[in-house]
Amino acid sequence: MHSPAELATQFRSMGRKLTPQRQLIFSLLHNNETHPTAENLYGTASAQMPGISLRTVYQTLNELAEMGELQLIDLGEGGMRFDPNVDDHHHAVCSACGKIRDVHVKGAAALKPNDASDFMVSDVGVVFRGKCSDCESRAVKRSPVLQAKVSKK
Amino acid sequence: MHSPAELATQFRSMGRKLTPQRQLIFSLLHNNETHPTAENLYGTASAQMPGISLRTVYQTLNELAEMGELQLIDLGEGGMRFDPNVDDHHHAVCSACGKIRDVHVKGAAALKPNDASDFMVSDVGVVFRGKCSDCESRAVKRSPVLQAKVSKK
DNA sequence: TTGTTAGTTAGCAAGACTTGCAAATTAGAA
DNA sequence: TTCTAATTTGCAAGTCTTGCTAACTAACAA
Repeated sequence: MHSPAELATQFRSMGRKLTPQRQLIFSLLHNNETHPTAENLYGTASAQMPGISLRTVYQTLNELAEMGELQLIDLGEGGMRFDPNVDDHHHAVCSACGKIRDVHVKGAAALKPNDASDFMVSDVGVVFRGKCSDCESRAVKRSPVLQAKVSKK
Repeated sequence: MHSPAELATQFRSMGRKLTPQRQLIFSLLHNNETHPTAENLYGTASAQMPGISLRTVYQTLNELAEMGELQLIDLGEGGMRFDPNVDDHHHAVCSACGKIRDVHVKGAAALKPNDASDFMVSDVGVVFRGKCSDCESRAVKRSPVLQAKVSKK
């Protein structure tokens, strides 16, 4: 994603207005690697600007996505995630804490369907599921009973 | 997924009952490569058994998934897909018609995050997006105007 | 500074998908 | 045939996201 200042220029040059709500959302997304949901952003936005509406957060996120400034990620956890990193990258999801992490994968672009030579691939996405180091180290320190509690969805 | 007959035995041995609804759903899923949604299955099931409820379809699908007989796929198109193929495989999604196809990917299991050596990978999923051969050949035959219509979501 | 206006926002309703709940029904065993 | 626990239904409700519209305001011109 471009910087808030660049986005400001970009929005205006498209005939869009630079509202305080948009500026706030730009800044919250800048360098944000948490892969927030709309609700997450709404939460932090509300703290800084009481009264901002969830509707506006969704709207701005969709605009940014249309402009190619955000990548939309749906990992099937009931809720879209927004990723300001639009580089060619993939994701690692911790099954314990749910955190998502951007990862690069050597050779991913070269993958192709083994048995579907007639399929014209335009994009490849890789998702790793497993445990992040935090949850892994936590797991070995805890009793099996507690582990069960944690991993219960 | 096991055959309907095997599932019948399996269900009974777990103290579960073999209802006509379940038998129908087993048969609809057997060798089904269409990656149907619950609604899809409900549609075809209703044709053969008017009165069956969508709730029952969901229930049975969830039971089969818990038993490891189905793979749940969420490709972010608003609705879970159910795949009776539980082999180690991946998916190719046509961005024009939405069809999903099972594909095998050589080297997928060996992939690992380049820059997250501390992440314990337990599963890797690959999704190809692009055009299936049907949509590809259709695209070259049609005018740009019609193409736009088709690709419009 | 003020006026004008097209673009925005907020709030609520509604739509899509899935699950919780309780009453009525039924498969399977005695 | 009878009994009972499992199942099915139908509906309500929950989650996430978008449609709609009145009120508001950023941006521009005079």
